[in-house]
Amino acid sequence: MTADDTAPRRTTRQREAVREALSASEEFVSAQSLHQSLRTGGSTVGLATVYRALAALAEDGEADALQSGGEVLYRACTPTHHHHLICRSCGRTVELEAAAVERWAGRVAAEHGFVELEHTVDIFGLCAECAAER
Amino acid sequence: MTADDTAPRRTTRQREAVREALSASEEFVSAQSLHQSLRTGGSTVGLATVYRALAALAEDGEADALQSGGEVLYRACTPTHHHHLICRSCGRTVELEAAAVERWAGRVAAEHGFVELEHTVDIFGLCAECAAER
DNA sequence: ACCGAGATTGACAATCGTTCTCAACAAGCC
DNA sequence: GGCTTGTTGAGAACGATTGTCAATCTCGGT
Ligand SMILES: [Zn+2]
Ligand SMILES: [Zn+2]
Ligand SMILES: [Zn+2]
Ligand SMILES: [Zn+2]
Repeated sequence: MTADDTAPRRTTRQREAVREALSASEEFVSAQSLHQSLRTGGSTVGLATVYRALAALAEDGEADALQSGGEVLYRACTPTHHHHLICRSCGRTVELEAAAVERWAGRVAAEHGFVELEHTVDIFGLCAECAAER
Repeated sequence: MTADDTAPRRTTRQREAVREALSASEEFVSAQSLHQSLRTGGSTVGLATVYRALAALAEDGEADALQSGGEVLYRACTPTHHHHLICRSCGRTVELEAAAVERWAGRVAAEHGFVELEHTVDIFGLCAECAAER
């Protein structure tokens, strides 16, 4: 039992290109826009491949994913668990750590007998700069 | 200025049907599934109308919306601000209030100069019952 | 360096949830 | 009862994502 889910992951030009393009962006980006960047940047990568690469990165914990406005956004993030404060105008992102919130989530879930927890904690707003431009 | 955004909202059979169907469900439901329930329940309501009605309810604060797995889910909720603890298997939902978390969100956002805040805080897991069935 | 098994790619079709269009309809008001 | 105007619904349109599958490429073994 305990199925051997080891996914033999090969290193390809495309995956590296996606990994780099993602790391190059400080903000959260969609698969579509990342694909565009790659294309205009000269790199030829299929859209489907970008989707697959991003999904793989997220699965391997090399990227964080969150859905906003109907689409999924990805970002190269610190490997440790954290949350985000995101500017909904320019995309600027701040990684947040809040042990207190983690504890709260675990405690309240336990109180109700829930297990196999997972949670989403994200704050959206306008950063100082974007707020000024108005 | 300060545009008069008063949206004259009429009372129609369809909207009432959606409101009722939503209230009848203790869990979060998608527009599609709610439409199905209504249909099989004899009520004839167009799918587009269900989408519109749910969006209106959410806008009026009569329902909470959250996106999970690519689709938007709705639930008739307490009118006061709160968050959710959701069983990802049976959908059972517990409303949570956490002033501490609210404060944390406001404080950390302010520290970074963010304004016009909004946040999502949801905990997913398996409720005691669903966890037992395994 | 050469092979071969099997993972990966990419152009395109197919899905899926959601929104748009617009003519027929109905709620609220005189 | 009429009128004004928000509302409805069937179907088309849309945008994001996933599936298809033959051609291609990676990598461990030789
Ligand atoms: Zn900004
Ligand atoms: Zn956390
Ligand atoms: Zn459950
Ligand atoms: Zn809150």
